[in-house]
Amino acid sequence: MALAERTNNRARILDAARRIVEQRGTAHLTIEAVAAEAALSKGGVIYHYGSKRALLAALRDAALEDLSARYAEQPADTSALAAWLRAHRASTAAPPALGAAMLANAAEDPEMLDPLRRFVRARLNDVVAEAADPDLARLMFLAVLGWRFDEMFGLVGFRSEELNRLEARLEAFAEALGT
Amino acid sequence: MALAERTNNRARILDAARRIVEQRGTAHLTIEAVAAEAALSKGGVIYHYGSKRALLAALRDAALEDLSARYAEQPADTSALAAWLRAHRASTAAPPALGAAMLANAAEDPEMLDPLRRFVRARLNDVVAEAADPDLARLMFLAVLGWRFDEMFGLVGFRSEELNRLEARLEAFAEALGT
DNA sequence: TTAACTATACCGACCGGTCAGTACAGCCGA
DNA sequence: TCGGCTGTACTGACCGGTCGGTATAGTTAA
Repeated sequence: MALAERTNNRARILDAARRIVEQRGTAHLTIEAVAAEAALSKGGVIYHYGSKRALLAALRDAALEDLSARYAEQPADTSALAAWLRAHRASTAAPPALGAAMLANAAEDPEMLDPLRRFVRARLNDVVAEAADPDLARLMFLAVLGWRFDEMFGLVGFRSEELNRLEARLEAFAEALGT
Repeated sequence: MALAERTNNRARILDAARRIVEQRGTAHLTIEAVAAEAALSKGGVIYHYGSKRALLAALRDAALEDLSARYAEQPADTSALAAWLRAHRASTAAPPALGAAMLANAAEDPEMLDPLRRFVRARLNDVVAEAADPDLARLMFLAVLGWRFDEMFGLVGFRSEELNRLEARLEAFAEALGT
């Protein structure tokens, strides 16, 4: 295997895990299945992550760090609600997928979602703190969450032009909600 | 075991499965674990449901039928959005829990969520069809979904008085959205 | 040469499912 | 009314197979 491929194997393993969760469900997320999907051996997966639990945590942390980074990179004058929305928009469908990570971690041990809980609660606090109408802000925060979760389970499956309109609407609310 | 207890064992098995998913995660939802939680043997669980897959489907169908029934029992003059909201409110935290059923079915096979997808899409159609402002209606529909999902993962964990205010706000939107 | 990997073989635990058998309530013909 | 029969609701031992994890030998780029 060429160097360029080999040195990216850690990321490729995480991406393979994501695909298995999305296509087959967390019950089929086994170390051997991940190894096959990432085109390497079981030993290679264990070498990189040590255990299945550590692999799950890494999947979660990669997704959370991605979302967190996209949130942080919004311009300083962006409202918290707009930043929350744009961070999700930017990280959706781009690996590492938050949905697969949540499903896999919740399946193994519900407590493994704690880091995510802290992040979500902190962001809700941001949004509520700056809003002239806190309850409306909570509602819009929930709408963003609902969109993200809906995508995670493929429930409604909005078309992209619908999502664009919903996004514009949420941006308008974010604008109007500022103190 | 008395007759009254014995004849309810089918429901008790479903409730035991729900508790395991919520407390330990779907990875620990095994037939033996369900049997222990429901205080009977592995053979007893298989006797009632035939296979693990059938048990998962039964868990899903019970939750979906509960939600569907609560939606249908709303007065005829209720708006679709209000009915959607109230159906979720009424079925939340009451067994059979939709969240545990979704997690367990998605873990085993993502396609097992199809009946739920059909239901959600039908309800969204109802809501959009009767709304003067379809995009705002979609947003509120998503907010209800977001609240339900949030509860499923215990992310924000709103307090009941916050939920009451959010509910009132959603009811107001439902009122205003009517054609 | 050596550190960073990768592949293979294997172990013990656990899982889904099968199966023979048990318990018991209710029916039914003689 | 009583012996035999049937259906329902289990129990628990067991089997084949899979899983997470370990051990270790081999390979390769720098």
